Parts: sequence; structure tokens; C-alpha cells
Amino acid sequence: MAQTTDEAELRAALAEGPITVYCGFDPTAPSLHFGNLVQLVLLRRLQRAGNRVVCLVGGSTGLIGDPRPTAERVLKTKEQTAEWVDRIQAQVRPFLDFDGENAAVMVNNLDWTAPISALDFLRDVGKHFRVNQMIKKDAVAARLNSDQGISYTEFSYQILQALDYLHLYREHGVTLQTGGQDQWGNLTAGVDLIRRAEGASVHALTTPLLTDEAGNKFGKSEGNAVWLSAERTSPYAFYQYWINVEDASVIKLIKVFTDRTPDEVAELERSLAEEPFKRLAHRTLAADVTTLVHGADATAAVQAASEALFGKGDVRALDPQTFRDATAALGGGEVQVGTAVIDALVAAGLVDSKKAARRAIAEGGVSVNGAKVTDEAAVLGEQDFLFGAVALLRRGRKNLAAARVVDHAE
RNA sequence: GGCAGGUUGUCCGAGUGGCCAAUGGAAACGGACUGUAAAUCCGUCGCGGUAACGCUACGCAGGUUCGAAUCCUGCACCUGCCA
Repeated sequence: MAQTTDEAELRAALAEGPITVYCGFDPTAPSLHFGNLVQLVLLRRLQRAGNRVVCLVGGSTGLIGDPRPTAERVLKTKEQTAEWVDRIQAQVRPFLDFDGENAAVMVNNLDWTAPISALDFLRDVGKHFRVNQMIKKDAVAARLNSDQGISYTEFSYQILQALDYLHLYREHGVTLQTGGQDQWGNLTAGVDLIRRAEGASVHALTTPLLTDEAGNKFGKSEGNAVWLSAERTSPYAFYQYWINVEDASVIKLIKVFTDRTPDEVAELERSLAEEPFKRLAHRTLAADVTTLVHGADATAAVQAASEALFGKGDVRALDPQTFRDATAALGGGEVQVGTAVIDALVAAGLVDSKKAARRAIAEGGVSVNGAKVTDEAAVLGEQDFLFGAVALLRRGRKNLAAARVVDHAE
């Protein structure tokens, strides 16, 4: 928890009985990512604790765009946004319980925003907002001070989000909105609106931005975002992301993302301190979160793959089935017998260009099936494709890919 | 509409006729060290080529020049001030 409107009052409200809480997700991409996971887990816990949960996917706010402090967003088409709304709704469903007596509710703010005319919007909603306050919100202030400026469109975003809160307060009795720390301005805009329009006092709660010891945001893997969809970030890559988290942050992440009990956490903490080489905390974290997002079956598969690929043994010694399953989890490309290692690295997506591939070999960072490649002109021969199918390419300590042989009849 | 300033590689940011594929920083990547950790040290960091070298690149299009990221013209976009 980072900030709340009135912590004492919120605690009292929560203690008194179930409340109704909402959190919104804007369809700015076809998939949710690491950052959204914090909110999903929070909602999940709140629901399990007996509270009612309303999950909003921003069909209208997604069309406008929450102002980023750095730059204006490029508008997405309505069709695109609508499609992403569907995808994100589907992605959220597994995290919450939408059946039973305490079923979560899924809403789309386009339903109540779209019918409002511009005039009604300005007269009925706009009157409650003071520009003087609006320009003080962090993201807006940053943009006003930048040489980018800010469009009227994005400037209006906070009004739309505040309107959502008001609507949900009226229709569903929502009295708490959660969000990331950067959403504070938008959340309080809603709280203020409800106070003015309804004379009611409602709450807002933000979660702190998760950063590593160096102060960097979590959720970036090799410069790419960690997505929740298997198409964008494979379960294998997802699992590996968590396995590689720095020691100093594992325990914190376990507390945030998993349902481990305090006793279990204490045990993991002890293990981390006394027998770090076992990497027990990392394995637990990776397994728990991967299960949460991708399910138990996928987790078992990537665990086995990781075990096989990073185990001490020789990959050649693995039994064919294990090897096949493990490499199936990896990214890779198709090559033919006789393809140069350099070209195979490019085809498998391990490097961006042949030049980079050559460089990697020169740096001593490339191996095929565990054997270091020293010759830039090396080619993949028949014997390199283990079990007649796949050559395991490695760049650096932990970038692996599979070069799958294709019918070389052509 | 007028005036002024800006647009450089993933990002920030130098460079104002040749020595510039372009200083510096960040990010990233590889190696050593380890525990698929952090810190540290070393190295790499446009594309093709073993290399010599070639190609592409400093908003876009032309031009001046033996030679331009650097000068000129037009256009686009951004920012500020004025109307």
C-alpha cells in the first residue's frame, strides 16, 4: 500500500464488513503486463476476503489515453480498442471468481460514457472540475512543463476516470478504487467528484511501484515488457524472468504475488540466507506466479524444461522425450543441415544480425549443445541435431533457443 | 497568420564543411567471478564482409561544393512568444 485517502477510515470500513471495490484496466495493448498483475492479485485477495469486486476494462478511457509524463500517446482506432477490450477481459477472468454469491462483475466504461453528449458532459460533469486542480496532477504538470505540451484530449482523461467511479458508486455501490501509485491523481479525481456530486465520502488506495534495489521498475526482461499472455511472453520466458530476480527482491515479490503464509515466507528467507545456491525462494516464486498466470500444467512443463536445460548434466545425455519437451518450450527457428552456426543464431532469434552473431562467437558466448563454438565459420552438421531434430543453441549463460531441422530435401 | 527556436543512433545528448558511423552518458549484450543472484573488473554495442573495404544513417526533398550531420532552398512536424 502506498497511499490511501484516509487509512483509518478505510480500515474501519473494511473491518465493518464487505465493501465494493473496483479497479480499471485500459486496453492500451492486446495483453496485460507485469504491472497489472499487482492489481489483479490485490483484487483477488480482496474478493477472497469477502469483498465485492468490480473489474472495469476501459473501452472509453482506452480511446483517450491516460497522459504519460513523457509524451503524448498515439490514438488507437475504435475497432482496435474494442478488440483489445475483449482480449483483456478474457485475460482477467481466471484471476477472479465471476460465479457464486460473491461473483465479481465485469464492466466496460464505454457503455455509460458513449451515450453522453459533449454538451451534457461539459454541463453535468465538467462543472465539478477545477482546472486549477487538474493541472496539479503529476502527469499533467509534467507535461505542461515539458516541451511536448499536452492535448486537450489527454487533459480530459482524469474527468473520464472520475466519471467511472461516480457511475460505479451509483450503480454498484463501489466505495473503493485501487490502482498503481501513478494512478493517485486519477483516483482522487473520482473521490472528489463523488463528494461534490453525491456528498459521499469514498476511498482510494494505491500500491507502490515495485522496484529493484537499484530503483528500476520490475517487469522488464531484456528491455521487453513481461506480458501475461503466452503469445507475447512464453510461459518459459515468464518462468525464467522470475527465476532470475535478484536476491534482494525475491522475498518482497513473494509477499506481493504469492499466497505463501508468513511461516513459509520465513522459511524461504532462511533458505535464501543460508543456502542461496539452492535458489529455493526463486523457484517458489517462479512456480507460484507462473501457475497463477499460466496454470499448473504449463508450470510443470516449463519447470521440467528449465531443469533439463540448466541442470548440471550434459544435454546429450537427456532422454529423447525430456529433451524434446524442453526444447519445445524455447523459441527458435528452422534451419537445414549444413546451415552455418551464424545463420542459425539469426534464424533462432538469438541475435539481431549476422554481424552480431559473429561478434558473439568471437566473444566466446556461443555454444551448440553445450559445446563452445570458437570457429565463426562453423556449420551445423547432422550430428548436431540431437535425436535427429534439434540443435540447442546457447548465447551467453542463459539465452537458449532451438534450431529445428527442416526437411532438407528442398 | 507573424516572429523565434528545434527535429542526431534504443534513450538522453555533443557535434556547425573534410580527421564523423558520428564525443560523452544511460540502457543493453558477451566474458571473468558465482548460485540461471547482486556488486566488481574486462570487452562489445548501424548493416554486409575473415579482412581491405563497401553500403545505409544525423526529420523529408532538392541544391551549392572535389567533399555536408554541418551551408542554401522548399516541405513536414514539434515548442515558445505575438495575433
